Amino acid sequence: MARKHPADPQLLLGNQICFAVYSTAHAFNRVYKPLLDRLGLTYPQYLVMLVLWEGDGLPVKDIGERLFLDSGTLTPLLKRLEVAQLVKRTRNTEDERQVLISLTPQGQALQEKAKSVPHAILAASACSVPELLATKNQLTALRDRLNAALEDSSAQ
Amino acid sequence: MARKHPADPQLLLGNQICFAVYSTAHAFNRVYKPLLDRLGLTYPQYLVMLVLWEGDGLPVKDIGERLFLDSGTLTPLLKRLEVAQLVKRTRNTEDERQVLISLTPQGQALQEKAKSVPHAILAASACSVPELLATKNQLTALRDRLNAALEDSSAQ
DNA sequence: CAGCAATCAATTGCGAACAATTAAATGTGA
DNA sequence: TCACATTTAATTGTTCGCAATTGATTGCTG
Repeated sequence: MARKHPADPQLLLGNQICFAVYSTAHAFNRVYKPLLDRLGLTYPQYLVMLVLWEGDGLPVKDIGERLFLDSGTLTPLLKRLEVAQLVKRTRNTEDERQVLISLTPQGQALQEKAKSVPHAILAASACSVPELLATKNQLTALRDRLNAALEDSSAQ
Repeated sequence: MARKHPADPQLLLGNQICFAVYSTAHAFNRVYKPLLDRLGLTYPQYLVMLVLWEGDGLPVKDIGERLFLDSGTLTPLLKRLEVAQLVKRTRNTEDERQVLISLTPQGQALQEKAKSVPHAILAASACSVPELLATKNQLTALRDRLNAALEDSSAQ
């Protein structure tokens, strides 16, 4: 069976930067899972909590801009956080279109339990801080260029 | 409202590198989308096709190992590719537990149309090939260490 | 060879992720 | 002011991604 097909090097899985990013994201997710299970959070929920721990009372849109997510993702996610009593969702009285997200006391308290997470991630990555820093900077630069390319193509 | 909470910058790197990977993966996905729409594929489906174009007639498990995905993800995805007449799914007569995935003529023909995709991605990334290569290698090394850490922790 | 463990795919249930649409509130220009 | 565009969330429908379970096949061990 197992037919071979002529290989265009650019179409080889191992040569694709995107697959490296994609598979690394999943690997991170799997490392985070047991850590976040103890907090009762998924990874995207954890990201939202990180944003709120930096300063809450934000409209959904602001959270979305920070995380590159839209309301179709955030609305149900935030409702789950509300059910878990970690956040409150209230209409902005000055602009009834906005829903402001703020932390409950439980949501604030969870920050303490979350403090051990980044260290555990660093340990699992088994990588020096400068090296990780370099990779992080390359990736954010790449992401910003990709998003810029999207802006351009959707502009007209 | 908008309370500020103090944060340790060094410790946050674990969070930051992961978010960089996570958000870059989504940015890539959004860039791929219009390109893959023309092929009638989603990004994960495209990955499966990349594997099969390198050599088909593989059991589901082998595809999963290449892509770090399990049958819960692959089974429905492969059924959609079958409905789209890009692949065939047949039980292995020598081991009836396995389902072998092979390309249909249409599936093979699609490789030709896919050849323009990597170049478009390269353009959107607005990045030199050696630079991308370096980032890719760092990421795959990081991914492999993360997966190794998972192996260790699940071993006992 | 009989019983039992291991392997493999499929299934179920839940939580993202996003496109496309809807609905309400706000802002703007004639 | 009134019509109309813009902004903001929510909703709907499709596809991933994974944990946990199921069912069938195979392999192994006594």
